[in-house]
Amino acid sequence: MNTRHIPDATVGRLPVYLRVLLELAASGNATVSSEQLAELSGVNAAKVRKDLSHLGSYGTRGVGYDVDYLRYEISAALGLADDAAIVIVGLGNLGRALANHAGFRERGFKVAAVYDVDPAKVGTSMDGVPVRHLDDLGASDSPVASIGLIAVPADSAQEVANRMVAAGITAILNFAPVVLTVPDGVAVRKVDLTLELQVLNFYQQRHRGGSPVVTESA
Amino acid sequence: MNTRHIPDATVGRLPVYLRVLLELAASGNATVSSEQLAELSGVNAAKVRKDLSHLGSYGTRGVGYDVDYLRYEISAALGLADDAAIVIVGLGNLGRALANHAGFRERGFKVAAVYDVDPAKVGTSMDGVPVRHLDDLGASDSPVASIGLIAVPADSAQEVANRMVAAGITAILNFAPVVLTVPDGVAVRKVDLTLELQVLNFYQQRHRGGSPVVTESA
DNA sequence: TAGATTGTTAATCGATTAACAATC
DNA sequence: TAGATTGTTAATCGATTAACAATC
Repeated sequence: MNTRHIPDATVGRLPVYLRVLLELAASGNATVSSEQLAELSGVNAAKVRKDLSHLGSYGTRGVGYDVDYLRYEISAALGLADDAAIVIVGLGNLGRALANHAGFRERGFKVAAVYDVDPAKVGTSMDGVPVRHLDDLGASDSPVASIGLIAVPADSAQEVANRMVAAGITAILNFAPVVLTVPDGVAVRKVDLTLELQVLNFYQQRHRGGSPVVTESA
Repeated sequence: MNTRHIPDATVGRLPVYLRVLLELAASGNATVSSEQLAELSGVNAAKVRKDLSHLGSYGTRGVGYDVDYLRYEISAALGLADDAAIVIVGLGNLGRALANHAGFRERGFKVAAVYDVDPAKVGTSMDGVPVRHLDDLGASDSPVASIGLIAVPADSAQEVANRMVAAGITAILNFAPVVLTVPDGVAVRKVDLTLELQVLNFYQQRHRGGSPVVTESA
């Protein structure tokens, strides 16, 4: 039973299950057991069953889960019904890569607009989407989107976030290495590439048998 | 007391503290309280103190933490002593952005080599680093690195991971939307851009007062 | 000393997982 | 029916946080 509250940890895994289910469907599998889904998703089978139970999604005992039905359920839970529009601010190396990222469109996300402040970039187009000036974000003739990607330098990220919020964006994916402050009701996630490398560096040195460095006093 | 085991959650926050401390140092702050560090890092003050206690790093009661000393301690704990070398495989939109990412070098990570299989790319250079053929990964005249970044399509990511492991790489940052299998002792982290958007989409719809979609049976 | 702030305790909370009754 | 596999329970584990004694 359930459906009320979906734990954060579960929400973070649903997209993984969804991707695996798409692959299973593509290769002609009609049903999948929690054991198989777990193996393909890199998690524990009990965790898969627990996660899915939060959706109120039930499989069939002795059989498993219907691949297509589960796909539908997870998509619905994530709210992936229609194409969600995203906007990207900042067209440096990373912003350009994001604007041209094929994976977004393939999974139902559409780049509705891209913004920068560089006069040399404004007026050109990225993958068919015209580059607008940041000042146009939220302008009446500007595309409406619910998700904004911040790919500007750290020192202007908060200002961009403020403008996004003012423009009605309620979810932000921040690539700038800075902590953003936003009003309640605005969801923020971050992708911090340097942080990832630093964390990897930690686990890597550990596995090498090296001690965690800082020596203890006592 | 401590230093033995550093919890995963703490490891993930140390880079954030480090970044904030660098900013504090740059703006001339000699000491910082857990309250200030927490505020700037977007976390709870008790969590900051608990995290730092795992390093065996002690501040001064009534005063706070010495900014420079804490920077040193966190860097040491993360093993960020000398420049760590990274290699990047895959020079599509994302791979090129990573190869040119200024943030890596600024934080002590050096792009030692980049690889692709496209003959049109092999032999050119990215930001001063020559583009090699993937077959050269692990070759005797190839730069040695401990961290590898995978920026190839999903269907070749596992093969690239295998080659990285064979070449002695012990930490992998995977940008391909696929679950990698690697031997024990190899650390893997992933950056899944589409997953981030899907998770944001979930929290965004929730905050709009919309119900979590899938209706309950009972 | 008085004020400030740490390091640690202990309570709480959320996530994970093995185990198994339910049931297809 | 026998075999398979779910959904759920309950135990365990790890992370968070408030509270406060220790102490600068």
